[in-house]
Amino acid sequence: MAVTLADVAARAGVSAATVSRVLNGNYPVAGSTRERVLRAVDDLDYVVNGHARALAAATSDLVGVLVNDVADPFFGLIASAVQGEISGGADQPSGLPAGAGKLAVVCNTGGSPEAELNYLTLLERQRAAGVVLTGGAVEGTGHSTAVAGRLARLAASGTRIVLCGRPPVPELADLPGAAADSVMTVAFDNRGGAQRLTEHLLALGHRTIGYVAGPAERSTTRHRLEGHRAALAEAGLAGSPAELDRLTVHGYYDRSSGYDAALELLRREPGLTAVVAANDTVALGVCAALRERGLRIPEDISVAGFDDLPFSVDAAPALTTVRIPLQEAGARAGRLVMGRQAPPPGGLATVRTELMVRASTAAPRKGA
Amino acid sequence: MAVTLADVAARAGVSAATVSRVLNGNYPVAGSTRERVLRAVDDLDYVVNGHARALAAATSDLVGVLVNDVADPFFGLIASAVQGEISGGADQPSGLPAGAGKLAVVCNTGGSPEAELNYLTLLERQRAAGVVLTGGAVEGTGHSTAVAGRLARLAASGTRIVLCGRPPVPELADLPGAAADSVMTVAFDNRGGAQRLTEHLLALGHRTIGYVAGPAERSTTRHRLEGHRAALAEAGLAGSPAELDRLTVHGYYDRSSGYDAALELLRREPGLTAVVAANDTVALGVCAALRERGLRIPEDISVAGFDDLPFSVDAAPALTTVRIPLQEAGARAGRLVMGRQAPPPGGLATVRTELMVRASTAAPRKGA
DNA sequence: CTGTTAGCGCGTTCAG
DNA sequence: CTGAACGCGCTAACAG
Repeated sequence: MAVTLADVAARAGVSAATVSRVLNGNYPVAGSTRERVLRAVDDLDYVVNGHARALAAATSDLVGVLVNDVADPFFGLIASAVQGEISGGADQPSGLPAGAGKLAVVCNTGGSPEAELNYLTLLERQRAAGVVLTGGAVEGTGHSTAVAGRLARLAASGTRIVLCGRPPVPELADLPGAAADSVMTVAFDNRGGAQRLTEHLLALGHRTIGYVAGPAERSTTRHRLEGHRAALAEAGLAGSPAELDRLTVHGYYDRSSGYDAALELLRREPGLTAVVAANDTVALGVCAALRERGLRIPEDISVAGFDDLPFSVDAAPALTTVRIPLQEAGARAGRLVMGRQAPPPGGLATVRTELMVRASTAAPRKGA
Repeated sequence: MAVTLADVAARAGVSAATVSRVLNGNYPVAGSTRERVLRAVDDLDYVVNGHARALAAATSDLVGVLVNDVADPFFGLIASAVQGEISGGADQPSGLPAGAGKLAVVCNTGGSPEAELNYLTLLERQRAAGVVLTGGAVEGTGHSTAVAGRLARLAASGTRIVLCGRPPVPELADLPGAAADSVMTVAFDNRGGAQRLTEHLLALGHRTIGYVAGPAERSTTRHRLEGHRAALAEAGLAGSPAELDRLTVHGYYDRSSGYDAALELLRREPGLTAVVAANDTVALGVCAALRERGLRIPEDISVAGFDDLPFSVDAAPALTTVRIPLQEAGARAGRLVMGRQAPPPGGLATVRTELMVRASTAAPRKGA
């Protein structure tokens, strides 16, 4: 029912091959026939069948973007930047360019390893041109090997892979042939950022600092916690492992986890003078809980977040946090997955993080 | 290079058709052969070629989701909900169901009509199973007719269309045949919500209320402004058109527009006792500007937003706003676009909005 | 219940 | 520069 290449060819009085050639512009075609073909295309409102094209040419217009949840600003910002880079101008008023642009298939994994594998299969089905995996990896279980296997297969079949905000996968470093070059990583310096953040609190004079961590099995959680503890250790405040664990509560990367964790920390250690949260969203929950307990921020207790999400500057009080250039990272991931930018040395680029000191942290009270 | 149906068939000692049948489960196949086929599939790590399948069966696994920008929580929340509904369990740990799930192609239009049309063409290329258009429509130019035309074609070719947070398109109401049933709308009661919000301010005693509107050509902007003015009119405060316009400033739906607009309003009318913003993000900008001018919220001036985005409850002070159940709306749009829910009467459902009174609004100062 | 035969719509040889 | 023929990988009739 839909108009096909053949219909256009018939109307233009040429063969289907010729129509294909003018449409793809990769072959010499006489100006007059090109005119005729284009007019026929226009008359018939012809739109190529992407599936047929993909099948015949063994190419795909799709790029997968795996995120925990696009509704989370952290992932939304990355996904948006990736989409902007791969669209190749479809989002520009100037019109549709040759066809260099690709479509972003956004997949919410909810942080579930199984969902991640499911989506990778689905993307393999679609013979995706590339896949961007965002957010921390789930460590410890056999999951990482399973993912590595799937990614290796995708890479082998020509799909470009970019890990964004996730550590490199060692198993993928030595793939045969060109496949090794098609796996790239844009990592975040979570460890360094976390360390500088805690150093900032220590410099203010804090000595009893609670830590609200994310899920234990996430690489992001681990790196941030390591940075935090490295700062403590350098200040000679490491304490025993039991002591460290007493001031650490794990939860999810959401507001209510922060709320609950803050109350738990206060229960464990009423003398707390500062709380570092896994990220800004968690920090908001922490702030809410502390305020409800009658504590003023930062006069009675300091709070810090991570990521520097857009809302953090408007929180009450403005959140001290660690900025990750998420848009830049996402854009870079987008360019890499499109092959529009040379891969960084070793396939690994690490984006810097920046300490943002705002109003939610201050020196502890004299009495504390 | 990739393993194909034929390879599986060969290994299992059956014909390609049989393999296809067990994979799709739509045809009776003997238990023993099914076993053999499934083992061959497993041995060879076979993954169907979605393009070939789509071409042969004239179906598609893709659903387009057009948003202004996924990084904006308003759109992120909707997109997330849509994707959750259409995934059909791919995001569940239980594994991949038959193949009922579809992939979400997220397109950032940046609010540009041309980009919207470009993406609709791209989605037509992919023979998308459905398209969800979110956010307000751009009115006034020839754009709406152009979009209507494209949507009509998509609908005619079997693509289901859902407008989410956008008014129904009249031109699409009387399409021939089943096409009319495949265009549905999930509208937001922007007008009613805006009216109740302003009524709330009037009840508090405010009489000089500034309004920071979105871009003039957006349907969302228009509806919210209409609601606001309807409330003023009912209270006998309509004033002359010139007077209304003096207290209205248009900008984008972002923070910096709110910031600038607040300063402009203050310049035009220093006696302002309240400001209503186009949405929560804009409201944050308004708050920031007012605070910098030394005004306390709500003691010196009240501020209200719209949408009730997640961060609004944690803003300083917590924002009075109008809640739109974005997740619910997105989920509903997802179900409709999948055909998993019966279309509402007349193809139009309007989701209610709810006034959320929080700390950013209060009675004006006695002296004001 | 299973194999055989045709296409789905397009890109790409290979001749002309 | 253009047309004819073939095949991409799979599903859907049609027989058996």
